[in-house]
Amino acid sequence: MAGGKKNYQNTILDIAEALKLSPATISRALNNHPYVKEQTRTDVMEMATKLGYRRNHMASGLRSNKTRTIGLIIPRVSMFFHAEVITTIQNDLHKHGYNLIICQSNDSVNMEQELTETLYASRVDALIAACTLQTVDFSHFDKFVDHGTPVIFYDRVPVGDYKATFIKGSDFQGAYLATNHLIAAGCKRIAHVSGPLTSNLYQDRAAGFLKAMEEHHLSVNPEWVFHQELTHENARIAMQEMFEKDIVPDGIFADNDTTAIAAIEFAKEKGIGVPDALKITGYSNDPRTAIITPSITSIEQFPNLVGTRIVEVLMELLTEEAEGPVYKTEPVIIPVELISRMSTGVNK
Amino acid sequence: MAGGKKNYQNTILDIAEALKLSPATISRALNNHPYVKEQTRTDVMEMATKLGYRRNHMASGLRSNKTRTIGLIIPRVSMFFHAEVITTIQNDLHKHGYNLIICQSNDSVNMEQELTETLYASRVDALIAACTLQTVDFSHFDKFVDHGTPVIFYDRVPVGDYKATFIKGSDFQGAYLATNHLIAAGCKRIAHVSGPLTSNLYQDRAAGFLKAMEEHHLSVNPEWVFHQELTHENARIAMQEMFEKDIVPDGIFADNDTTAIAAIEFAKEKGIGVPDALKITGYSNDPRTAIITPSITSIEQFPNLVGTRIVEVLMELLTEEAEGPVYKTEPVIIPVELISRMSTGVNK
DNA sequence: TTGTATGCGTTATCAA
DNA sequence: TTGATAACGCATACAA
Repeated sequence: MAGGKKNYQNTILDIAEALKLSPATISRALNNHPYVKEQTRTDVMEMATKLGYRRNHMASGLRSNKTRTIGLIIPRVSMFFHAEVITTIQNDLHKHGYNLIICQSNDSVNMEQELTETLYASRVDALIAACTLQTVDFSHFDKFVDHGTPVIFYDRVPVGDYKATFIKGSDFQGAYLATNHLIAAGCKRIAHVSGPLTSNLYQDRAAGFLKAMEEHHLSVNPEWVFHQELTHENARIAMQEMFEKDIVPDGIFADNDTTAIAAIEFAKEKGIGVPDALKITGYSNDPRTAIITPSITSIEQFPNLVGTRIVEVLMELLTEEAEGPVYKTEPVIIPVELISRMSTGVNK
Repeated sequence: MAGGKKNYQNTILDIAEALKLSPATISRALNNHPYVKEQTRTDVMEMATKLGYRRNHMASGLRSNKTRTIGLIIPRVSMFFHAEVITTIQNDLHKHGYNLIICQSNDSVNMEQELTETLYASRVDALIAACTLQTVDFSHFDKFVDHGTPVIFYDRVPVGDYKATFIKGSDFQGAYLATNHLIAAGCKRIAHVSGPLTSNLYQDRAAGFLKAMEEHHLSVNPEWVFHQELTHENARIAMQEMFEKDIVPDGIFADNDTTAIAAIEFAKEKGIGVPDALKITGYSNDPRTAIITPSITSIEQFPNLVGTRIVEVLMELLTEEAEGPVYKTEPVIIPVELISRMSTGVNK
């Protein structure tokens, strides 16, 4: 428990004085510099512990121009996919001796901009970002790029050219799989409840959906295609619009699991049998999809793999550092997999 | 998009030179110091923008001994309750001009210790922590306390005396409410599937459970009381043990929602009717409890309120600063509320 | 209202 | 292998 004088912090000068060594030697010992006598190093370590010395990151960062800290910006930590990704990133970075500053943009472009300022002010060694769905202008990331600080985008990445590294799931493939799965299960009239086309995610998924439909010569009813924020409420409205007409869908490809859940709930209320009269697929394989009745077929995005790859690529970029380009020119694509459940009647 | 020379960063000296002013004036202008001519301030701001100046947090923090950064340690961001709390904390801190560094302990005491070192090295202005369930020794927080840095514990807090501020839900009350609810619904043989007694959470809830049972002269079967990590697997094992006997419970007070969900699933598999033959309550009001069939009665902990109060208290501690004690002697208690659902048959 | 001078704690450069 | 010294970028006490 507490005790002792307040506010004074021991520094390397205190260690130096106690050991009759120079501060430079203390610094070297503490940083595993090769040119330090083993005995000296041991002495320093002991005295550091004894005095309760703790490095001041600000001082060392200021001098060395390295912080061993990585910044992360995500829309929300509460989304299952993102929560898993950041857990992996933090654990993997920790193994490499790096720290992580996690920041939430709350899906606000303004907040995202402010956070880039904050993280730049902290002079993070690299930045990892999953952008807002509304982020179409990425110029607030320029300061990092211009300064030679690696930037890695994942999940929601800039559309078009940008001097950063991209790591993303195969959204085209995921949509293609989901749509084909519905078709194979017998669906002929398939709706696509998707997110805003400002995001690469939904552009790619729309393409995957269309490809599968075309290949099976199924027509796409424009009244059954939605591009809007993927909230529970929006999903309900979409369902209502579709099911108050004479001709209704027999399959719904929902672009996130919240939407799929809303669809299931709507069907239950209206007495529409799932999967008999209506088949539904979600996206992301959120744990809720396995719990609800009927359970929901969804697309697994392997968040842990995404996190691992991000750190792998980051470490490469951070060690290369040989003034080469601080980004990968080719995007890293993470595979996806369809998890079949009750809502499409194909599996238990 | 990118462009321009790499690695050079404009400093206040560059602004000073461009404006033929002294660095001190620039610093004052940038920090809203009162003694700066309005025109000068405007000029400085303009030039700062023009030169793409961005403050170096490390330099200013080193000099001023303030970082305007708060550290946060939690077991996992993926738990619904914690995700909500940190979102609120970050948003509220942002309004006060503070930044938040979020760190996960992964429920590992070792990691928690390391994270305190990291955050101390970053010289955060205050620390917020929800401890591991296994944290019984809190001495790794001493360095903050000794240094006069405010520490706020929430949710999982030290048992006993410690020179820090405590903010917690009323766990006794929550357990008391849940148990009484089961009793009012007609349960006579109630099981308590709870977490490790090393944590204040489960100590308090055990007491609330016992109080309610006693008041209604119901006996507690020790074979139906579990204190173990609250995982899905452990919950299944507990259910199996209880339901392979001749006499089985007719009510289960589960101390988290994952456990309640596992109980529901077990009951479904075994053909035990919920809520007719068995009534179940969870804890935390995780969104999953509303989605599963039957929906699960649970205890709402008002995470947003917890987050708001944390920041309120923190701001008080940070502004007092008048060398008074940097903690509240009385714990702040956040109320709880029972949300009645299908699993206890009392509400829809 | 502004300028001068100094130091925060550490690491890098150079010399020994 | 170690030491002396400067410098990182900024904020502040004091002087003007």
